[in-house]
Amino acid sequence: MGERVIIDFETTGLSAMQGDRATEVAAVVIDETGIVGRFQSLMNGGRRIPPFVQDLTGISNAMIRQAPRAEEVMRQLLDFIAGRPLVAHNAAFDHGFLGAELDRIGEACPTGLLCSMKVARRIYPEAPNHRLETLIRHARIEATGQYHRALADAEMTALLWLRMERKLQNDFDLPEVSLELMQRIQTAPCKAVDKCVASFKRRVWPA
DNA sequence: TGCCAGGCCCTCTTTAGGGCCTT
Repeated sequence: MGERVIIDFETTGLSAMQGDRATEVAAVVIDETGIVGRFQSLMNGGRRIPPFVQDLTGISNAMIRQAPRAEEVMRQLLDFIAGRPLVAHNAAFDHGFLGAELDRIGEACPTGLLCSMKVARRIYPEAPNHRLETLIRHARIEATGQYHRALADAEMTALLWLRMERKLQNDFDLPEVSLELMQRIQTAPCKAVDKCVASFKRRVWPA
């Protein structure tokens, strides 16, 4: 499998559609060897961060006032992504902010984001829940930093993604795990993952 | 502190409701 980029946004709230803005973004590149590239920046979108979210993330309005403009950061992010496939934890959330911020600078939003939460619900159905923090503990991955900061969350999502790929490869004795297989898994019925992988394996590597 | 949204997923479902997950 080639390189993939894991992205994570911190924001002023939950809804880009209702005017919330990104406050920080991070992206990490992975290949079969692990994390091979990192991008992180605070970003100023001109919207105040509510106290609850400041407490959650540790990102204050003072920090944002000194940050580069959102438009500038999004152009840097696009350059960093460079057209590679994207992954995020609860991808619908990050995709919403990615699209909204790119729309503000007249750029098209990449499509087809893969979702580590959807895949995790199928690979680790026994986990207590499927929050990033819980999955990191469940998969016995060492935390790389403070949760709810973009770079740490992107790094930990990356390590979780790599771990899930490896688990699939081992559990199903696959020569490799492709993006197409991950895409199929995340849309398969939760109780039919084994059937989905077996069908894929028969088609791609016929006996 | 937890609501705000939206899509997914499960079930005591499908003519629906509620929990999960992201900030």
